[in-house]
Amino acid sequence: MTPRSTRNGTPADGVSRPTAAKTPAAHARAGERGIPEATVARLPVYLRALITLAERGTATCSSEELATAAGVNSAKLRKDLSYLGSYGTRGVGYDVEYLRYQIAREIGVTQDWPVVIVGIGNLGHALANYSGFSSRGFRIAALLDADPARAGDRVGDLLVSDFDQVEAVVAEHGVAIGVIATPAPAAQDVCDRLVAAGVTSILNFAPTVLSVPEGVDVRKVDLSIELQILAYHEQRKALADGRAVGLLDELASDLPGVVAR
Amino acid sequence: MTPRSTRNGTPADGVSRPTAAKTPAAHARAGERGIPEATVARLPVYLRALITLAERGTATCSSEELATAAGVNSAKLRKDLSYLGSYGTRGVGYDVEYLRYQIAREIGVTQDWPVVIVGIGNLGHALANYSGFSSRGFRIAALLDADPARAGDRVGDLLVSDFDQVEAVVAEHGVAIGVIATPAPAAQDVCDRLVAAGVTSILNFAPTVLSVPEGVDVRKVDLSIELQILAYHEQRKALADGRAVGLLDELASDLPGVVAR
DNA sequence: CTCGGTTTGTTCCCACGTTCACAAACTCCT
DNA sequence: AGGAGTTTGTGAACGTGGGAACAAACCGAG
Repeated sequence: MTPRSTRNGTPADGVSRPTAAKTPAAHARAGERGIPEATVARLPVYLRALITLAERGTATCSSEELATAAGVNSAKLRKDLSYLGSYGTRGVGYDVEYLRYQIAREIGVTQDWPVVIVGIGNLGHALANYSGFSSRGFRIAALLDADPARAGDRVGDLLVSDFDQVEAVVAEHGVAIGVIATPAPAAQDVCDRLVAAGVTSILNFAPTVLSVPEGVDVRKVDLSIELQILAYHEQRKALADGRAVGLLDELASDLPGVVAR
Repeated sequence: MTPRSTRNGTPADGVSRPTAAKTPAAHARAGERGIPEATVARLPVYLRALITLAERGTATCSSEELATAAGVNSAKLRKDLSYLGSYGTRGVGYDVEYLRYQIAREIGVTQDWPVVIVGIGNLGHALANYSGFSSRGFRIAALLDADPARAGDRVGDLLVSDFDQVEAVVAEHGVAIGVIATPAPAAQDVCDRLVAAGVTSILNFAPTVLSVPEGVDVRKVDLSIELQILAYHEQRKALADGRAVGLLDELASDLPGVVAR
């Protein structure tokens, strides 16, 4: 096996982080201020809910209101926020604008993060045009594609450059986050190049398990996996509807010689 | 509030299911055969790894091999598979083709699921062209868009229909799964129409919390949230590098009157 | 048939995450 | 000023998930 660790594979929450801690060193470092992964994953949701509330002119809100806006339990919300500090006022609630800033600061989106997108096919186009990028603390530093035919294409107000520019772009803009939207076979090579160039966080849309060195974070977004999870539950619903049929199956599978429908 | 429950919001694993059970009824039903959510989320990953192995001509594989191919721990893999039954042979491993079928059956992708995609913008185009659809147990029954200007557009070998066709399409094809790729403001209305038409599973790409009635599953895919999670970790890495700076900040925040950089 | 080597299936234990429930703290009204 | 009503922050209980470790089962050689 290569020296890089193959710690990937979507441990239930879709993140490749080894549940916050793996090495003792990492554990100690995480303990410094440690916010649980599950909470980190919800902070952006709260942030969005707060922005919506702010746009509506709401100045203050209770944990209950914010929780329903974010689609979570109010107890969970309060516990999550308590990891950041005591930003609420008992008997009153939270100041929307203040909390919004505190969460944004904690996540790190008060500054702008330069991002490169690799693979400007259908999905790459969609990502490049996604307005949520610029409005939420991210700036597209470059669009890259290995296909020379695509180089020079205009997408939004950006030009597609050749993937060979990756080192130059990453160095020039100080890019730390890369988005991979290439076909699956190219993903690992692109990933290696990105990491070598200095990228330490990767969002992977290609349906492949990526191997990365220690210290590099990978998150995976996979349409087909999401659909399959839905299909599983859908199938169970269908079986539950025709309950007798389901029981028949179960029975049959216990009796050798009986063929399940 | 509407009568529909607002159980949404990405509980760490991105699924809106109330962690397998909420109502007592649902609990009892889940207990019938209960596969843990975390395991269900990994089955598609195993399935993909098995397909890759099969394409390479591998007839048999150990849990160790399959685990590394899927990017997980071998103990976890074995435990996951054990929920489905005993499909391996001790001292030998797993028959690739056999296990592949068993997992596909368990997930429910041995049959084809008809799917509708609503919102044929940049993202909708990308989804419609995604080859992983047809090859993995899903079939696009229709592309729908509320914008009359888009109706009649050709995407791949499908035509875009008006969203008003939703009831007809769902009824005709028996669609159970809907994909929402509209702008955020339209998402809830689209969702309501889909559910009313009979859709019971929704994959939501719009950056909004959807409210759905009991019994409808929602999974959310949100680019900007994924990026923000990466940004958080990236920020922590940066702080850890310049450790002295981090400590300075911490100190400053404890001393009133000292302005943090 | 027996024995050594291999690999699965499972048990046990620990850590993490969620939820409940309640004390502490704040506002407002009298 | 005091008390009633709210709402936060948190401690404790509970459930779920992950990983190590091991017994059971299988294969092949002798």
